[in-house]
Amino acid sequence: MTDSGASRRERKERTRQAILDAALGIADEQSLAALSLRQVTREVGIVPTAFYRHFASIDELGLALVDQSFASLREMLRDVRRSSSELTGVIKGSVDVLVQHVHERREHFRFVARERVSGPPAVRQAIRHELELVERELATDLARLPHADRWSSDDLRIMANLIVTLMVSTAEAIVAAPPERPDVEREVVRTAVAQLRMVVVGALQWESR
Amino acid sequence: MTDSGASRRERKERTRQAILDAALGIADEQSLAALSLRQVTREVGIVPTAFYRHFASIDELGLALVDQSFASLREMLRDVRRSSSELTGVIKGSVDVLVQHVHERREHFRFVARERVSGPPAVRQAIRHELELVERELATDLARLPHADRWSSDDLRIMANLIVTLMVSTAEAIVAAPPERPDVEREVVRTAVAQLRMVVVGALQWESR
DNA sequence: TGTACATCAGTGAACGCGCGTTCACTGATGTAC
DNA sequence: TGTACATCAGTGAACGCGCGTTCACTGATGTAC
Repeated sequence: MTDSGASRRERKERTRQAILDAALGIADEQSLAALSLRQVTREVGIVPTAFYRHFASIDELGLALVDQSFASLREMLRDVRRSSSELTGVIKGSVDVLVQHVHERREHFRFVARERVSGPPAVRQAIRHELELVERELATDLARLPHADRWSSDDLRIMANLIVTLMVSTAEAIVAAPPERPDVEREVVRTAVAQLRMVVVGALQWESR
Repeated sequence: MTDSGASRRERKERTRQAILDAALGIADEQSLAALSLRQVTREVGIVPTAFYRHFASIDELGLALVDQSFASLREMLRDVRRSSSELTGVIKGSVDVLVQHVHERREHFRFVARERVSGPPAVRQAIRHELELVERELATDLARLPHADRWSSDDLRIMANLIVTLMVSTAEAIVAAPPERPDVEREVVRTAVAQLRMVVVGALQWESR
């Protein structure tokens, strides 16, 4: 051990985080289901059996990754809220914040995008739950908008769901775009902004139906 | 062999299809990446090595599954087009056709939904390509609508992409809903219909911007 | 401050298992004459 | 129609490999006195 000077607790926590980072890096190229304990420990530089000092199973590791990934996502949402209080266009601003966060935490977003549909049931459920929370928060935000009285709470839920679906799909597209093709990404962003505008136009017109 | 009477060719084709069916059934519960050749051949009732008489690798099997799954999807799109020429609401009609097909070919839709984001690169790319084709076809359909002259070809592309995204997301939600909860599915359908209406309202208003 | 003991993160050997792939084979079906 | 040979879908033994998990262990860190 070269990191002498740290307490036993600190070292353990550091190893735990190294395991999480390694798993995230490996899951970037293959799914969590195909992730092996030995692969992870090899990457970290510990013996396979040491894994059990930190997690009871790969599934438990997966849930911890969901937690960390959604910490990123919630951080992003805070930024979106902050940006939308400024004067710049709310839609463009929100998408820009999304893009920026996807870049900064690319691995987290890739992980969530993938495991959302293909992960172990417990992981899938955890992600679905987190997205529902986001959706409900967004519905609350929408209810505070100037013309919100034209929308029923059901309308709000439906709009929030639509916007979250669009954002998830946009994040997926960014994450799937090859890094050497910034033009593809720019196109994805342009499309997302136009689509959100279209949805907003539809929502504002909604009462007249 | 009990299926005597068939030609060697016919028997081989039957085995090939049995392999595809078995793989699809297994991939319903776990991802293609985690699918083992031995698992599949065990299910079919042949010896592992016989697999190579039909496919060079699991990846090749995956691509064949994509082909068959998209045959289902294209069949669905034909039905959507047919239904929309009738007088019933185009939107409700299209969503109903989607739901019906997802039920009839549940395994195909589950497969596509999962492998779209988590499959082997070749499979992911094949699915992305197919979805792009669907998108382009939809854009062409939209261009034939009564008031289409208010939309640029870029607008059409963006709308088609938005609608396909929504439909994919809806199919994912239906496929993820537990079969014993028809109420969840009904809610998904109701939401999808409302969202599509909202999008259409936005699109029709689009020119005024 | 010094000592004796407890804790526990990480070690290393060992296990049984399912995997993909090789290879030489078998015997029913197909084909040429 | 009958015969002799070719084809080839499926067989079965064997291989080396990476896997998760068990177990008794080590030795540095922490704690009680």
